[in-house]
Amino acid sequence: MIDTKSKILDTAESLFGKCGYAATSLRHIISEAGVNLAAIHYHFGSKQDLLDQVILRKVRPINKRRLELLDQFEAEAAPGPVCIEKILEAFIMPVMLSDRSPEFLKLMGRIHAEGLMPEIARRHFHLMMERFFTAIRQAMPEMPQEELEWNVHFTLGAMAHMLSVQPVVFAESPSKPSFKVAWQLVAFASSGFRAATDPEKEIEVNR
Amino acid sequence: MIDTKSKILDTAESLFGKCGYAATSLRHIISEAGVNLAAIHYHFGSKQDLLDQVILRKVRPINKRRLELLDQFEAEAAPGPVCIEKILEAFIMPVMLSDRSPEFLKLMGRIHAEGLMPEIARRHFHLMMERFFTAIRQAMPEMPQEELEWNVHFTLGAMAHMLSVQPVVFAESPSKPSFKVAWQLVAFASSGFRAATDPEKEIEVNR
DNA sequence: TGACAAATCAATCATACGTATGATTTATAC
DNA sequence: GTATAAATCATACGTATGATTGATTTGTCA
Repeated sequence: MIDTKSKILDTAESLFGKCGYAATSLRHIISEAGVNLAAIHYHFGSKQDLLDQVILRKVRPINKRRLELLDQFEAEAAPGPVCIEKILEAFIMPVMLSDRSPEFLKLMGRIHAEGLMPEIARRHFHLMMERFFTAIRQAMPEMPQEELEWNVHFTLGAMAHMLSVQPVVFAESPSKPSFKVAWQLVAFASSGFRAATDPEKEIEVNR
Repeated sequence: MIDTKSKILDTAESLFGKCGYAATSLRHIISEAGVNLAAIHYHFGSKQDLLDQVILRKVRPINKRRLELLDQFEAEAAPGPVCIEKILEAFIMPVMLSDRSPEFLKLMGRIHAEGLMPEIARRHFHLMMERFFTAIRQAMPEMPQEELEWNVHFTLGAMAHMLSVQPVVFAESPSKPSFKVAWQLVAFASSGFRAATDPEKEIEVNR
């Protein structure tokens, strides 16, 4: 029998991913996990702290792998900068390994989507973001800072959405996110980063 | 003095966008709008119906404009298919006009993100999605269906995230979404659609 | 075995939620 | 000006929420 703490973490991960953070109650969690309500506050402290632990448990090894890959790619590319494809590969692909738990992938997408990620990221893995941001800046030194930041946002959004997609969205729905899909995203976003933006395109669309 | 119904719609739009649907209470709305609690159920019927109305009020003209543009581009391109750049332009750019209300842009992003959009879309603008999906399929006839669907997801995710970005995400944050940024997204996603995916890239990343 | 800490438990706290009701006010039409 | 409908109001319903308490069980080491 697994210990209570793990059961809470597993169930919270699943429900936060399925329903979102705000829409998931502690009672929903404990009834599914078969534990006592007070156990959550005993082992964690608050709903917010529980969320932090749920995320950190899985994200820490992911970020570790991300930085390892970035280190490796930087070493291989030295003294030049790493190309954007490799940077995005190092950022995106490690998310998919997370011990084959699709529950967690959904959660990652949700948290991004609910706007809770910036806060958690700032508290817990600000350094990693900075490293990747710097790498991207070096990979695309000619791109204006603002344009670059927006491309990062586009990529984060695409990734979050990939992770949180429900099985049925359109009539014929795509499969669950997989390594193949993640590679497709790497290609998609890399190509997006390399897209030339037309500075003349400031025209209105209305009327 | 604006009528109660509009005040509710405006405030709900703003708060749903800022805090998300689940995290926004009706009391939060009425206190900000300065109206009575019962007014919501009188003019709408439920929180869910309020959300539907908030969305439909703004999305209907957007979808109208989307279809107009797609019609126009299809006429111009006839008898050939419309290129992916034009299709995405027709889909993305009309979102930005919504009478210059950044509140609503955030809401659109949120709703996508909270996973409420598929349900609303299925109920209210399924046709429009079908038309664009068909157009995309014709623009990229050689692309496998599944790959194509995922690219659509990537684009929706990038758009949703663009719309819902908070002013402060990184240390130096990008500006609010604008026409310029939307054009950048059109370029980003178009380029992504055209990216060649390497079918050999099925290799693992772990260990 | 006995002492002490770690963990679990049922029960309850105050508050907030979406919804509903019935009275009251305001506007519209005759 | 009175009747009828539309709109707003204060109030309350029943339930759910996150959090806390103090008693009780379980495990650990002397």
